Amino acid sequence: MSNHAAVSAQSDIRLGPVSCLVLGLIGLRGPSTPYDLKKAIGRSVSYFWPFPHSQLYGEPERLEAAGLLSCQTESSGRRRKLYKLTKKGDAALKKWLKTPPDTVFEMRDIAVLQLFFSEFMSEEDLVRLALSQAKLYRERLATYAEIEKTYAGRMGRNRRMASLYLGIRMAKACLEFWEDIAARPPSP
Amino acid sequence: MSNHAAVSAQSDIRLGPVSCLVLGLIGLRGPSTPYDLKKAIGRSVSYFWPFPHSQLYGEPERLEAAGLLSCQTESSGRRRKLYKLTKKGDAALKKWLKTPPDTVFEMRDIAVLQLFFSEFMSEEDLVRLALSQAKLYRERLATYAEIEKTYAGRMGRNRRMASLYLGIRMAKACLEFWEDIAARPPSP
DNA sequence: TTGACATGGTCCGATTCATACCATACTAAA
DNA sequence: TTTAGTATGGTATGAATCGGACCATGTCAA
Repeated sequence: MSNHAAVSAQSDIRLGPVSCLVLGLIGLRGPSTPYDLKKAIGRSVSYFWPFPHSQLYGEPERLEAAGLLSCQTESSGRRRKLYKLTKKGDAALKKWLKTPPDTVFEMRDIAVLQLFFSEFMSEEDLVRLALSQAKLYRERLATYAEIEKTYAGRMGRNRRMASLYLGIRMAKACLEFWEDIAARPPSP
Repeated sequence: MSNHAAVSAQSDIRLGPVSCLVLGLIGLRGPSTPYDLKKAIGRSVSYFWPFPHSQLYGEPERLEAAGLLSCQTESSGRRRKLYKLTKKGDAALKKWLKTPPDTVFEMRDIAVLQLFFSEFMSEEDLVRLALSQAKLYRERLATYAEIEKTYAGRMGRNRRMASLYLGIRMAKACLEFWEDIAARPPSP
């Protein structure tokens, strides 16, 4: 990704999407520990911006160093750090949100990559691929359905849920796509 | 991405998606220079597996070191390297193609990320975002249409084109999505 | 003959990745 | 009351990827 919409704080730190994601999440949830974020992310944001949890520990530190988050270490019980937005962090988040990106979605899909090279594949293997993908999408749609139930009806009319809604539409499109391939495998 | 479908050559080199992509492309096109690949990629593969061209120079080298590609340097005129698949490379490619990935598509979308955090945004800014995204998708669909024209009708029935077809469907879904948001902005 | 443009390639610091591992608390059976 | 299992919380790190700036060579037109 080119660096669309990268916003720089006064202190010159570079704010990538991951930084903004952390900022935004803390903004939505209020003061949070990295582990809180890790849990919160699992079935929401990570569907349209995947990244490993280890970044949830390093990134806030950077942000704190830049004065966008403040951190208070809890001494009782397990050691853990509670981060909250500073004025500056709040401003940076809002500034970022005011800058529409000049890019569209990016997708990475190994199965589609294989399809692209499927001239080297037997029809049988191609069908196997399509079937296995279809199965995975059915599973994913099932977990989406779970989530959807929780928000019955408000999906799509609520801003935060709208994001997930797009994910569902995409997954549906993919499911249809692979089912079609499985049913009528295109010739090489 | 977890390392689904990473295939390891006899020589123990790790083959990520990018490696397989290079292998596959050379398989499809025959002997190629990095620059050939760069050009070839522009309007096809990079839509479902984006990466910077600089990798097209480093990756083949790794692959050559592992014996999957052979390289012959052209001496006349501009210096350039012509890579071709070795037996071993061909086998690795086919092996990879026989292993369906256990993951589905991944999407990264900054605009959707912003939408997710749009509780901190005015309705006006949200509409601006939606409009700007819709415009970008219209442009992308236009370039897809160009490509589609070249393959009139065979789109979707030909394996390689099927991959692109999915990209188009996704882009259409996104366009509708953002147009809908622009027309009826959801409440926070 | 020069200088603009397309072609072809390299480099490198900064991010981001996957993943394995460490550590602390809680709980419930032995 | 040990202990062993499980969930919680966190760290470390080498490798892969990223974006882009920049270099170099050829070609063609004025």
